[in-house]
Amino acid sequence: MPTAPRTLTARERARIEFTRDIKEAARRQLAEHGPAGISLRGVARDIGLVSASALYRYFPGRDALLTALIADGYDSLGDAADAAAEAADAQGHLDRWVAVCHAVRDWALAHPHEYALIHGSPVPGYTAPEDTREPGTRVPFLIGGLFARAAQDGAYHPLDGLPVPADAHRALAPLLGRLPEGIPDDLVIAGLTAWTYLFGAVSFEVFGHRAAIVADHRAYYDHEVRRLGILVGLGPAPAAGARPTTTGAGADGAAPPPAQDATG
Amino acid sequence: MPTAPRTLTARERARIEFTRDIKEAARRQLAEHGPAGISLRGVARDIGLVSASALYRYFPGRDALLTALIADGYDSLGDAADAAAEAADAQGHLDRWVAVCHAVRDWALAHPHEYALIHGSPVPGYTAPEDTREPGTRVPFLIGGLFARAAQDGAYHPLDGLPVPADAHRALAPLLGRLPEGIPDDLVIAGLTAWTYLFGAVSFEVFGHRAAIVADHRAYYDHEVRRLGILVGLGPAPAAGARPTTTGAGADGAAPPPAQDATG
DNA sequence: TGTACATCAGTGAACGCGCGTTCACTGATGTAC
DNA sequence: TGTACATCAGTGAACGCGCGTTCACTGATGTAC
Repeated sequence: MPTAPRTLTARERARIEFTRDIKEAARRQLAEHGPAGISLRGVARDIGLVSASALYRYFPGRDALLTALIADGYDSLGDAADAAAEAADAQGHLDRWVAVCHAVRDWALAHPHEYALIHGSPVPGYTAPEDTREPGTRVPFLIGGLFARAAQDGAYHPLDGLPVPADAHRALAPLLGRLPEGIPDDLVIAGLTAWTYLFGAVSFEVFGHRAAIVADHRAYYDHEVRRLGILVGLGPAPAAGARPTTTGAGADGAAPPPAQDATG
Repeated sequence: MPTAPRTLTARERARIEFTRDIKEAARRQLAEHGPAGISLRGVARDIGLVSASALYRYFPGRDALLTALIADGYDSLGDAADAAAEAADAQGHLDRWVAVCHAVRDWALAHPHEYALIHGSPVPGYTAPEDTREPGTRVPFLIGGLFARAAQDGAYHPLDGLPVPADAHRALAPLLGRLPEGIPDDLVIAGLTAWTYLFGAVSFEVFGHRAAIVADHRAYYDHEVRRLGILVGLGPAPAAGARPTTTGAGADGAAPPPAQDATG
């Protein structure tokens, strides 16, 4: 419980500001030299400190600074996603999903190095402490809530009828143990699939794997996440009795050629 | 065109072997200290060289060594995926897709640091030269071929009927320009979606984002990629007239509650 | 409002470490005759 | 098969650089009376 918000002394205000300055400088270092290249000496130089050792008054070491950056990154991303979801509150579930997707992508493009820090390769020699766990769950929980709300509104219509095998159900035990009871497996999986796809697409773009493939990244992204949202159940209901009877085991039977619905 | 395969001199054989040793040592460095931590001095120590400068006989510098590692990584992953596709050649398209997915995941788990090198955050201060472009396209092209073959066999049945908007079509110009003509947009997008999801799922697992969510990663992965394969068109055909009439713009109309097909 | 003391912020030197790259060199291997 | 020369592999010293962290210290700010 925080102490009563009494007036801060000049020293305390300076400390807060300076801590912020240090993190900003560290983010600049991150952008220039990557996570492994964040150096206390470099940060000290950047903010005009004569000696790097002064930083030890604010952070116990390099790793603590990295931890702060990771936690801040998750929170910043979480704020952006929450704001987008709230702004799209009056829209349909599919559009709200797309809005959240754009918010995540926009944030990632605006902060590519922070994005890489939280969703890229783990930093070698560094293991994230507990402080970074909780903020890292904000976006997936937001998406999960979005699917739960769609289901409550009767607006969740997954296009496949694939049953969830027993081992896949068991595999989800850690997650299911933290969720309220009664959520059907396929709904949980729909949320996980959406979350996975969202970050797969953003990572591909931010990390350059689509550079030679897509010209207008935003336009393609808008389409792909909308399409995925429909596939995993946020679209309108299929016609009655339309649900395909999938078996889940490679039963690619002969069938008429697919109708072509692509335009040019 | 390579010269005729005349007998190699002892020196030439030694050179080939030593080049391999150097790359192996560099991979060990990569695993221990990350891409930014690969050091020529460390490599030299590892393979028993007295002076690091000897490495300059084999690689013009640190970055060239990194480039070799990236190209090797893509090729090793490509080989694994190709082998899996070939081994599953007699199976259905969906099962072949799942087999390729497992091959990619298995490779990534066996070589997590190489995976991070090619599919994780870009290495700061390093820009990949052309040599790494082509091997990087092997898996996506394999997946694309898999979808093309399914379509040819009349076994491609996408579950959504979403039309591809004009701007999304235009966004794909760079890719469409490299593919044979006549491939429908939705088939191209199905392949891209599958490719994106595959690496999204593997990255989440390898980078630890699912540690607190999934217990049996393999079981869940098997289910999720099979489910995705069905959603994007590798499953059996839906019943006639079953295709939902999606509009593509958040039209979440009221609808009966979803049928529950999840099992426990 | 004024003084005495405690706390905190930042300094600067030092320790011990690592790095990429260059260069002139010795000695071994390969090749042309 | 034997010799003379060219090529290549690896050495070791050196250049100039950067790093995290510790420690005793000076001077400023805050607090209790």
